[in-house]
Amino acid sequence: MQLSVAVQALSSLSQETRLSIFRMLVTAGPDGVAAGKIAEGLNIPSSTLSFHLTHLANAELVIPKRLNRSIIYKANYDQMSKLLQFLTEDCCRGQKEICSEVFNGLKVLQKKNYDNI
Amino acid sequence: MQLSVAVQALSSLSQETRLSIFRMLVTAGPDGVAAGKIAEGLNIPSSTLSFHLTHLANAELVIPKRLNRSIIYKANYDQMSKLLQFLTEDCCRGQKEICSEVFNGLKVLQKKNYDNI
DNA sequence: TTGATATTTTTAGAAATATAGAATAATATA
DNA sequence: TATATTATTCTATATTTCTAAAAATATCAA
Repeated sequence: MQLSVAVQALSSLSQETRLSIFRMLVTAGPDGVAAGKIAEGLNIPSSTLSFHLTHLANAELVIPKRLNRSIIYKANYDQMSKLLQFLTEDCCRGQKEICSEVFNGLKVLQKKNYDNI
Repeated sequence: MQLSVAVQALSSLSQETRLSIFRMLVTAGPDGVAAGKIAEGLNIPSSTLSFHLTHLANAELVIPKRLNRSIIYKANYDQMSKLLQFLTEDCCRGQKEICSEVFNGLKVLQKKNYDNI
């Protein structure tokens, strides 16, 4: 992952509403949550939500999919783990042994396909 | 770690200059880097650097310490790993087995004292 | 104490981001 | 086809953040 991509992902998660959305989606798992349900759960106007969902989708941290009238949003596990890996790789430079367990865990995480959870 | 604290940390890392500073400090390890050397390395004016260092210090991602005329900045490993843990905990809710290796790795990382690296 | 060095604080303008109402688009159903 | 539902885009406003020059502060050495 490039620095600029990491900045984009971090900047997406660095806002209270968006971090809350993301938490909700990761908690929800592979079924995802419809935009309307997210707005309801977090008690925010739909246009505000849409702004933040677009932000998260641009950073590829969430993936939208239309289902009838609703648009279902799911967390993107793969991008999430790549971001953690970027931060961890950086953290370990020169002191590899310190972070190796985290690093190995992330590799395992990335091998899993989200759809198989 | 509380949501608001995570947002503060993420927002600190979600800016290209600050993420670069942080990478430099983590790479440098426990010796840290003097503010002047950081400014030199990244080629930015001292006042701009100071603004970003204050931001990172407020988020407790870096720790300043005066050494004679210089101020040495070090990365704060502990806060870093707590942030990763916050994101990973969230990631694992409901699918504990997926992230458990990452999670265990972070626990190991947190037990290590930065000063002993 | 004067001068040199290292860094921060203050400041102000420019740029980017967030909020939410109103209008629009896509889909489903009577 | 007309209407209801779901969500996005457009728009304007408010707020925050970034940048860097200028001034202030802290340390040290001669």
